[in-house]
Amino acid sequence: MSVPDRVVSVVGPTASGKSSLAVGLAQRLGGEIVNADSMQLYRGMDIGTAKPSVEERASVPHHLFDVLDVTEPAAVAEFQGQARAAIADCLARGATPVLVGGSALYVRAVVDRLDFPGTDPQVRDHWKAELAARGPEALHAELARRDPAAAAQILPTNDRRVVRALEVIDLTGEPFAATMPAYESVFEHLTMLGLDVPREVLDVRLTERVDQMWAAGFVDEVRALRDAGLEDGPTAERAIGYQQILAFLRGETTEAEAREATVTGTRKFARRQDRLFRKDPRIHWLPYDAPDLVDRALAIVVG
RNA sequence: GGCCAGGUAGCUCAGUUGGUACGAGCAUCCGCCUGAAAAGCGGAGGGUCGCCGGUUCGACCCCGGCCCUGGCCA
Repeated sequence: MSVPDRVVSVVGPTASGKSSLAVGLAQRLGGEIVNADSMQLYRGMDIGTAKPSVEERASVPHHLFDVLDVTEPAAVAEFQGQARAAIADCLARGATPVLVGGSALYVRAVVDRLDFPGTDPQVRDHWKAELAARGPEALHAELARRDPAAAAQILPTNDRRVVRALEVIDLTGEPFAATMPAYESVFEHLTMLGLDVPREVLDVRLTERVDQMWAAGFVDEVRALRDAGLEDGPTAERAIGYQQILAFLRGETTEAEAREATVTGTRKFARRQDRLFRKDPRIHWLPYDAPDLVDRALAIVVG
């Protein structure tokens, strides 16, 4: 009944109830939570990321929350190593790791055979400068010369991917893998669970959630983080809600506009997450509102 | 009651001196994503141009009437 190297993952769009299902599962399995949410990595981003409450985090061990300062960049490759280490650590102690989060790439980076080729700020800056000097078309043409296959996969208008591809080619001397790998897990006994929420229901929940965030002092949280350097980091300041409130604090929009934009931004994000996770054939979908949700999830995990 | 402005895509609006609406932004739906994935890039659907009648070979654009919205005046 107890599989020594069992790994569980809980995914789904934002506001689908991942955290509470994960905690429920961890309690029943003797497990521990490993975060796979790119924004919950940041210290101080609590209200706006709907980070698990203090009580929830006290009930079972939680890993990889609050590990970054808002001024630091987040990077999948680094996260991949930390998350895999956390999982290995849980398994070594006989605990079942429960990987939870809505950042699809982060989940796949942990669970799939995905290797990141490294990075070099100087090389990247060089190509960024080339982009600025020569323009996106010319840079894409350059990529087409060096790596026709990658160029065919990457649209000329997608500056970021073109730059990264050239960076990787410089670094490795090999072609850039411009497509995502197959859905093949690195873990022998992995169970992926997805929370299924009808869109109409999700839209209502998202709106309510943003209302709750505002009532809980979201604006004050952002103001404090801004004073702590939120605008100096490349990643955290782009989080939904945070970027809108920062714009409001700069006087660029009204608070009402910031709030409205947070709702629509969150909705857009949730749809993107949902579409992304739906493609993963490994995921077992469960209705978010099933009264016996944890039991059903458990049944699938224990199988 | 009178005058003025306006009624065009779900929303906010562009537009045609009368010849099948180049529409735009946002929203919606979908695709891509390998060191910013709460980020980035792309595609698609959607309109009997307020209603009725007239003029015309032809009207969303002209004329008449009506309805609705906003403002001003009584």
